Amino acid sequence: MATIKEVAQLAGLSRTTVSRVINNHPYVSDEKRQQVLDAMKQLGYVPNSSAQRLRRNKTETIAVVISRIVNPFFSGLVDEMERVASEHGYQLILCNTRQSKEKELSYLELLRTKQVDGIIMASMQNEWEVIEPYTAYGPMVACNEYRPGMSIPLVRLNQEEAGYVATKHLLELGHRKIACLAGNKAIPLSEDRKAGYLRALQEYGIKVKEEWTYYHAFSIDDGKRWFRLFQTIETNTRPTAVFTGSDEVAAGILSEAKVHGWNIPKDLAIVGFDNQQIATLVTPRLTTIEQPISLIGRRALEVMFMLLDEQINDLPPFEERLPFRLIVRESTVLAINM
Amino acid sequence: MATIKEVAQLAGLSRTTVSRVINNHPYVSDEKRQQVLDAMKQLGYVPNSSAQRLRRNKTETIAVVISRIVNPFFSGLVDEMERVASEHGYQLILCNTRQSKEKELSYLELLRTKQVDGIIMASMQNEWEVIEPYTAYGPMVACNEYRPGMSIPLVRLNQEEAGYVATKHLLELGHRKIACLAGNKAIPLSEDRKAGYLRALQEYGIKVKEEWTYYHAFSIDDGKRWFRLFQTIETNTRPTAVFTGSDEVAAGILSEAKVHGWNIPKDLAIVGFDNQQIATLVTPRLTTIEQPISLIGRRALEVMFMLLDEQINDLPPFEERLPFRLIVRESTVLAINM
DNA sequence: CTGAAAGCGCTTACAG
DNA sequence: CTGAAAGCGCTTACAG
Repeated sequence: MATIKEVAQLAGLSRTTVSRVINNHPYVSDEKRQQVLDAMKQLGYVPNSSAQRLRRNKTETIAVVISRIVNPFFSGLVDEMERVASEHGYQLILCNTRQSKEKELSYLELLRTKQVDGIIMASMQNEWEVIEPYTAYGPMVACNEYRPGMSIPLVRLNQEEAGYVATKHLLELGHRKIACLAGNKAIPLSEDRKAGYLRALQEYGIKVKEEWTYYHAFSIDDGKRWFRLFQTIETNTRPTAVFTGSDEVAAGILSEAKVHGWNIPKDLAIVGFDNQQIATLVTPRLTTIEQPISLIGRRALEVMFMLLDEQINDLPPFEERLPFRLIVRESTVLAINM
Repeated sequence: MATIKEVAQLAGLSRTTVSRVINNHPYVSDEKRQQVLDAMKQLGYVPNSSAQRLRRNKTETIAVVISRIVNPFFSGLVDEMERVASEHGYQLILCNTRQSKEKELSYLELLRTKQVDGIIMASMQNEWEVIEPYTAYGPMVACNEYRPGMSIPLVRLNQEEAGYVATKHLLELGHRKIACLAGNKAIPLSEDRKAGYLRALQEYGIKVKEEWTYYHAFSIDDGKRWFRLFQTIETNTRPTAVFTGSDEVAAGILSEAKVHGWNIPKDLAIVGFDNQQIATLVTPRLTTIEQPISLIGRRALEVMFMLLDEQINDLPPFEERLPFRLIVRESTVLAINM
C-alpha cells in the first residue's frame, strides 16, 4: 500500500501539499495539484482511514442499536438509515442486541472507544441510568423508544394517539370487551400505547379490566401462544377484539385462530401495528397502524448529523413526533373493497 | 478522554508497561499490573481504537455486502453474521447496495482504505472483473452468490439440486407444464436453479418451452405482476404449476390469484424458496425450499476468520455446499396435516 | 520484568 | 502558494 510519503516523493513535493490535495484545500497551485493527482493515480494511492481517523478524531461511522434485525420494522429502519448515512459519506455499524443488556453495553462502548462518532438508540435494553453516562462521549439520538428523564433528542411517533385511534376504531365497530397486547412492561413505548387504549375505553365509559392487558408479545409465536391461552377464557367474559403491538403478533393470532376454525373478524377482531408486508398477505388482511418507518429513520439520522455538525445555532428539536395512520382492512371489518 | 500517557503518569510507570497491561502481555509484575489497572479505572481510561488500528494495521471490522436488508433472507443472514462476528470481538459494517453497482464499488473501497479487515460478498452487482482487483487488499468470501472464474472461497447451497428437487416434486404430483420464475438473467445462482429445473423436466422426457421461464422476479409486487401476465395466457397452454425463486414472489402470486378467485393449488400449484415466515402465514401455506440461512451466515464468517488468522496451514475450503430441504405444504398439495 | 525511542500514516498550525 | 516539524495515541523491537 502506497503512503502519502511515497506520493510526495514521486510528485517531488511535500507531504503537506499532498495532504492539501487529498482534502481539497484551496491554496494549491493547479500545476502542483496535477502533479500530486498523477502520482496518486500512478501508485493507486488511497489515504489510510485509520490514520485519518486518529488525526481528525472522527470516524465517519455511526452505530445504530436495534433489538433484532429480522424484525421488519427494524430492517426497514436500518435500510433507510443506511441510505441517509451513505448520502453523507458515513458508514453504519449494525448493533443487533438481541435484547441482551450486555450486548447493548458493549455497543455503547464503541462511542467511548471512539470507534463511532455517534450512536442511535432505536432500542434500549438497559435502564436510562446505565445508558446516560455514555452521552458524555458523543452524540446520542433516541429513535422511537425512550425513557423518562431522558436528556437526548428523540424522534418518534405519538404512540399514545396510535393506541387511542386503534382502540377507538374497535369501539366504533361496537366492541366493548377489547384486549391489549403490549410489549415490555414499564417501557414507555408500550405504556403509551396502553394509555391511548385506556383513554379510548374511558371515553366510552367502559370499566377496564386489568386482565385484558397482556405483556411480552413480540413475535408470531407469541401471537399463537396468546391465542391458545385466550381460547381457554370463558366465552361470555372473553374479549371480542384485540389490539396488538405488532403485525407479527397479529398474524400469529390470526394463523392460530384459523387453525382452530375461528372466523375472523366475526369471532375476534384483530388490529396489528406497523403495516408490514405480511399485513396484506394474510387472509383476512390486517387492520393496522402504519408507521412512517423511512421517515423515522431519516429524521433520526438528520438530527444526528445536526449534532455532529455542532452548528449549535440550529439546535435539533428535543422531541419530534411523526405522523401515523390507521389502515382499515378485513381483520376488523368485513367486506372492504380490495 | 484519558490517554495512555496520563495513565502512565498516574501509575508512575512507562507507557510501554501500560500498553502491556492493555494487551495482556505476560511479562508484567503483578504489583505494577495492579497499579496500572487502578490508574486506568480511576481515569476511566479506555484505549483509543483509531490509534490501535493504525498501529496494529487491523480494524476488527468486517463488511458484509448485501442487496437489500429488508429481504428476510438477508436480514436473517446478517443477524447470524452479527452474532458470530461479535463472538470474535468483531464489528459488522452493513453494506446495503440496493442493487447499485456504484454503491457496491464504494463499499469495496472500504477494503482498500483499510476500514475493514475483510469483506463478505453475499450479493454481487458488478462483474467479477470489476470486483476481482479488490481481492488484493484483503480477504474476500463469497456467500451464496458467485461468478464463473471466481477465485475466492464460496459458501453456498446447491442451487441446482434445489431447483431439481422442487421441480421433481411438481412432476411427481402430475404437473407437466411448469413455469420457472428466476431472478437475474445470467447470474449463476438463478441459472443453477433453472438448470435443476431443466434437468428434472428432461428426466421426465418433457420438451421444455423457453417461454415458461421468466426473469427478474424478486418481490411480492413482481409476483402479483407476473400473475396478471400469466392470466392472459390461453387456458390450455398455460402452465399448471410454478417454481419461484423466493417466498415473496410466491406470496405475491398467491395473493393476486386469490383476488381473482383462483383455487390454489388446484388451478395453480406454487413452490416458493427460502421458507420465510410468510410461507406459513399465507393461506394456503407455501411449499418451499428451506435454506439453512443461519448456517450459511455462520460458515461464511468462520471461513473469513480462517483467512484472517492466516494460519494458512488449514486453508479454508474453496467451495462449501450446505444442505437444504424441500418442505411440502398446501400450495402444492391439498389436505396436508397441519 | 521494565522503559526510552521510533514509528504507524496522516493533518495542521506556523513560518515563510 | 508551499514545506519542515510537531503530534494524534498507540505498539513494538531493542536494550538493559
